[in-house]
Amino acid sequence: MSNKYESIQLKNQICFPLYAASNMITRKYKPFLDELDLTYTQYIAMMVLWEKVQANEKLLCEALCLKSNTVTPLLKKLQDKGYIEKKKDKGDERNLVITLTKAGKELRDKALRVPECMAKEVHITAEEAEVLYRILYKIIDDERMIPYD
Amino acid sequence: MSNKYESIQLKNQICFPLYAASNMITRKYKPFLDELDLTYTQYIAMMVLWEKVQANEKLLCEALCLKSNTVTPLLKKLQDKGYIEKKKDKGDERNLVITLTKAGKELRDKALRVPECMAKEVHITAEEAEVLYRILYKIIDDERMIPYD
DNA sequence: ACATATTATATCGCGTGCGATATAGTATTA
DNA sequence: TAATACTATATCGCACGCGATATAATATGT
Repeated sequence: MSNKYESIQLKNQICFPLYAASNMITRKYKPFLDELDLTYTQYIAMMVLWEKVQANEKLLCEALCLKSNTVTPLLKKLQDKGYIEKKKDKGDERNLVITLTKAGKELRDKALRVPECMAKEVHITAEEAEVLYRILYKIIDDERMIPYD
Repeated sequence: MSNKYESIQLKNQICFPLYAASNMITRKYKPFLDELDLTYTQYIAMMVLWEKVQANEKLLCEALCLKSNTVTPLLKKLQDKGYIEKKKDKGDERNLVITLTKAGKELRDKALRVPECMAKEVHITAEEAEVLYRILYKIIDDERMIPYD
């Protein structure tokens, strides 16, 4: 049974279920997020903005573990939808001060529905969710604060 | 401390670490997969083909939890790179029989290096990997064999 | 047999995600 | 203060990943 190629069998990868589950969850969000006129990535960006009230692009990149080449067009779309505004920081003109519009702030209450709906879609126990959460953050945090390079 | 909006704080989502960790892992694979001239998605597709030897597009879609609109162009790229060949099935002309070329078969041995390199990149214990694996597959399998609709 | 349904694959348009690179503004340092 | 380094944001091109839809081949039902 044991063979040379076991290590590159799909069923022996940890990366694949991570990838597949992530795709699946994003797909499940879609119908609920459609009602807010948000994509999944736009939704998690709005989460950060709802909490911070004011932010810049760098903060968003770090919070979402994304690069500027993903976040720049994302912010453009949120602006086009009328949820955010971008201004240059008076103190440091490189900085992009991002603020929520009235519509952007109002969206927060509508969004409260989303986690309720999603809870019914993903069938894992509270304990499993906690364990999952802890291990995933171990992977993320390990990478986030890379000291070398 | 407890507020109305806790449920839509980024730190309280299970979807986000899943999404971020998946992105990160894919990013970590890149330098190793570059040596095989494969992207991450092409890599997991090749894993299936190395095992099955012969397959069709539908089988790949199911194995990778992807839709034909992702897999069709993927296969075109693998064909352009000379790793696979596509022919119509004589018995059922709708079927696309996918076979590995010589180069595609040879790539398998080069790929053995990849999991070794990746093991050094992701710092979780064997137990954590096992738990993660089990929970993620619970999410995936729950979705895969959806009976209604 | 023939209209209808089903199946496998393909196409279209959009929004990511990324590495690489460019640009503009600020800080540093000689 | 003038060259240099650094920082925040933006641009480019490529490869997904998706819902919606199209097309061609096979299966089904009357």
